[in-house]
Amino acid sequence: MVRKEEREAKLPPKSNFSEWYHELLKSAEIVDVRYPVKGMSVWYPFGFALRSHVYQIIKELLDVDHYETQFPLLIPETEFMKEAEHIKGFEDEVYWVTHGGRDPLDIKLALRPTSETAIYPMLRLWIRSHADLPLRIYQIVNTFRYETKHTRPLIRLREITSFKEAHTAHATWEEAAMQVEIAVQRYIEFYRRLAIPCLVSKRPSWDKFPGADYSIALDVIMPDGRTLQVGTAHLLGTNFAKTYEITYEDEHGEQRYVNQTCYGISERCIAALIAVHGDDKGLVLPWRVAPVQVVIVPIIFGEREPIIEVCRSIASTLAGRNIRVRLDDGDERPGAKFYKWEMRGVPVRIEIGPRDIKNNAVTIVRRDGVRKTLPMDERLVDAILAEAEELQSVLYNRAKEFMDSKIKLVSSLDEARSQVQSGVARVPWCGSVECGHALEDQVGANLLGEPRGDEIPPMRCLICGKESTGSTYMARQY
RNA sequence: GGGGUUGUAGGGUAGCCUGGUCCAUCCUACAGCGUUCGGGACGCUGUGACCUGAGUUCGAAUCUCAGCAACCCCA
Repeated sequence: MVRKEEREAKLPPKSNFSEWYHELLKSAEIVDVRYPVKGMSVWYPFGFALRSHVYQIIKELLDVDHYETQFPLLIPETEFMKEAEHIKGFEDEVYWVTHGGRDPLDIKLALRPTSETAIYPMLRLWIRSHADLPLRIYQIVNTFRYETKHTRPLIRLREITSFKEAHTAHATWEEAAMQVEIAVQRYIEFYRRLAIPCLVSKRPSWDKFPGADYSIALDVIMPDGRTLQVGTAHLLGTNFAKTYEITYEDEHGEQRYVNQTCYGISERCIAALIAVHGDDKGLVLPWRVAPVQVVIVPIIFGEREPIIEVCRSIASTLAGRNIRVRLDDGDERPGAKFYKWEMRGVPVRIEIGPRDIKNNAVTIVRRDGVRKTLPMDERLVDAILAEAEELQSVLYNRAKEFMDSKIKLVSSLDEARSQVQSGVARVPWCGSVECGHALEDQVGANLLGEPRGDEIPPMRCLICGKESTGSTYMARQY
């Protein structure tokens, strides 16, 4: 009896989020954390396939008006050290290459912690006239940061393996600001396709990107109520343009500085995907990004071949419609296969046994638990695609409901302190830097920033007591 | 940044103090064969390890030093 319970408790319950997360990364074969360098882990092939499908969405969203490109990993110290504020933000986290073979380098090379200082010297050469603007490029690369805090797979890494960073240049500050807005909308859409709702807020001035005028961030509320920053968009204005002398000649023949933006998403989006949708049985993946979208499990009684034959035929029909289908004809028992593919988040399972063949039907089970019998004929593929779509909205609605339940408008410091223990507090705030710092100190959580769009009724700032319609999200952050 | 604990097969443990008796052991691991198969099957036969490096020693999983890594606590 004990043995059976142990077997079923392979994954800790999701309510124990930290252990659940780590165990799931291994059991579902996302990343292997055993690589012997702190803060660096290995993508399993299954995890990498998931990564590829997710990043394909970002690419589609950006390729409309961005060009993909690739810049070098190494940045000469002389370029890296040009922008004072930017350096201050990153210098404690930079890995340096100091030698070539046995010879010390004359000029040290930084492993990019982000690529502004690699890209902008080149933009100076690329941009000559107003006809070159706007310029929008992005790259998906690894970046390195010598994190001193506790590292966490996919969340806080020393090598970020999948940093999608976009960089744009515009004629005016207003155009650049508009681009930031467009970027935020694209990111919201990206997460919507992953069935993940986000909080969007303007980061407080002391938490903006080093060298930016302002930063907009997207946060996801994790199962334990802490938030994960999963995307940022920064308005750089002319700060970097002045440092790197990126100018264009306008219609009147005058040289002007470009106005820039940059915005990024990392593999934290995979962490969010796992954390938001996963359950006690493992991953739950939206159809669009699932490495295996349909698994077929044959139920064999007596003769094997006739059943396998039907399975093969259905598999090839599905594959013919570009569905990522896997026929699991291994010799494990069906139950073991069910658990295995549920762990990997497969959205739709098809079971085919003698009973189904006799009824000319198949049994399907959706990853959210819905079980149906579908006719085994030419309508099958469309019926499955319809289930996939329904699963998508079930996932989004479930996630949205959870997120909303974790946010609460508070009217006292005590209430804020207690709310951030398990969720996000929306806190009345006059907007001043002093009151902001005081809030962080007294509540014991960080300011995410002003929620965009909707205002609260006038309330008193919890620190200075001034009446204001301003507010901020506060949360404990990953 | 400071302190502590730990590192044994795919995973979990014992052994370490007191060096040799060690072919250690369990499993949800792996391989082969057979019987099975509508929610984690069973039998049999096998496989596989002492974190890395240096030192002490006739002899090191065990002792010493260094490195790397993990976990915990404090700032």
